[in-house]
Amino acid sequence: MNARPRHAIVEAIAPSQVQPGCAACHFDELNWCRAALGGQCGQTSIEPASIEQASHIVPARRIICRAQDLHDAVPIICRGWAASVVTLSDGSRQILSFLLPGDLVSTALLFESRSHCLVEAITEVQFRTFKRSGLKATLFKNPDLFEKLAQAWIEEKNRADQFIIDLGRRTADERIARLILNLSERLARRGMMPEPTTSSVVEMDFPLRQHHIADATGLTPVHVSKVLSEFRRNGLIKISDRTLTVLDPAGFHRVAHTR
Amino acid sequence: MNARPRHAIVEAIAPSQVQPGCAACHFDELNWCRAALGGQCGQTSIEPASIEQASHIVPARRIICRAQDLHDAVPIICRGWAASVVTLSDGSRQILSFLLPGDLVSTALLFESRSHCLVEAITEVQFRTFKRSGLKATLFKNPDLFEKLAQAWIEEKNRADQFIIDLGRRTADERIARLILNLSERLARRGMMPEPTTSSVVEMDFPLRQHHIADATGLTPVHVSKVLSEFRRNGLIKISDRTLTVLDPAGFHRVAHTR
DNA sequence: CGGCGACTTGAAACGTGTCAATTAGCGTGG
DNA sequence: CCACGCTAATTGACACGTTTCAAGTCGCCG
Repeated sequence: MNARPRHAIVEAIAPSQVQPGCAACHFDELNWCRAALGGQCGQTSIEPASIEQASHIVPARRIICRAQDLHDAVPIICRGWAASVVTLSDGSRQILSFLLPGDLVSTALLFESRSHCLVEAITEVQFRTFKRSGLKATLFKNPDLFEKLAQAWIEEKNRADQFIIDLGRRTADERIARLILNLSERLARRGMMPEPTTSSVVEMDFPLRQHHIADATGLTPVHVSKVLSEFRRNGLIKISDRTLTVLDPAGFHRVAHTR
Repeated sequence: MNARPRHAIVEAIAPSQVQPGCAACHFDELNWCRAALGGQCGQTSIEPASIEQASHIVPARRIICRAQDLHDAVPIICRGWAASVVTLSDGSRQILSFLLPGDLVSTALLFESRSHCLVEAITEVQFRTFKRSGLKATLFKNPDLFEKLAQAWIEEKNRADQFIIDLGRRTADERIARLILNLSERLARRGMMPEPTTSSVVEMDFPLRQHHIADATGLTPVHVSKVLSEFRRNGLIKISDRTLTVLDPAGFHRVAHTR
């Protein structure tokens, strides 16, 4: 029961179907996804079947993983955008992080089975799940892999810390500008930014609704709209058709970093 | 050069000098501190000298570890309160977390040598440092220890996430009340709350200045003062002589959680 | 066509920040 | 012993940023 059939798979994914995000996927670096996809495993041989559990595709707005649920599977985003969300008793929501292709939903899930927050698809999302037990075993056999996981964990924590600073000490304009720039940097690192069109103008996929921005920045959707309008009026950015263009990168960075 | 003299020690600490925080110290659980202190090492034998590097005592307000500095030592708080602080270019500060006895300054320091933020003593602080290399080696030899480290890491991340929610979605009153309650819970878990005096009234050491509260909650010291005055006026709390008393726990929790 | 969700815009309300004046506490040095 | 300067905290008046409420547009889909 170790060699052949991978059945729990919801939608079959051909081994050759590597997503754009895979290029920068931590787990691709770790040879896990690639191994699970049937590619060569590098020096360390890992049996894919013992680790990969399933691959899923969910439509936008669907829940990927519920808060408080117990899972013995660890999900990794392969395609699309998602968000970790907490809902307060009064109905207001806070997005803790946006998940892009290549992201582990939460590194904490490697060591505990209970998710602390809801994970929600923003676009259509494809993700794979891996068996925690198999993943952990592999980790302990490979200090190199482990070291890379630690880096991912540290990065997750750094993003959280930056987020705290943004929410605690920055104005609405700064928060929104920084959110956009952070996302664009993360996309760029994954090789997911469209080719630069004209000099210095940055263009990116931007599937977020304004209420997502509001939930992430601790603002109201109304105010987000006003700030974005102001950005547009000042020729800093342009949004149309789920694509965001930074027309004046220098000026936009000034808004974002400023203070 | 491995066996005998531990010299880098700034102030000698007798092996028997176990601090109150040690009871709940993650590293005591892990048998490290206790091992380094000369106690028995449990089932897993660890050579203290290869791990402990030094013990230090610094006065209030002194810097324990600077941002961007490189260290091959990992500091753990043994006594007193400290804070991880980030200073922005405009001079405003954000406290990312308060460090209590038993806390690793940052679990990230186990895997990277660069600290991302300043760590500052609030009271007089005693801390020990341990060699990263030795600590990591020990970790890998002991899955049990490792599992506990993972728990500490997860808790650190959960606190950060809660912090994000507080800053993003809660009012000044809620933030301040929650900060106080969080600290009291953390102290209680360490057995560091003074004995309950009268029924239901909670009393705790509270060395924070109002500017610490302001830096942690993303508010101004002036506003913190107003909120605390209001709490006092409503008979919720009392602060005097670096001691905080929650006079009306039920009411105070209502203020904190409410919404 | 009607309905719905996403977004926009304006006016008013509210919470928090800023500025300024004042008090209390504390260690230092005359 | 008191005067001094320093930091921490308090309080009030006012300014500003953000929220709330409300009305309205636009595009999309049944």
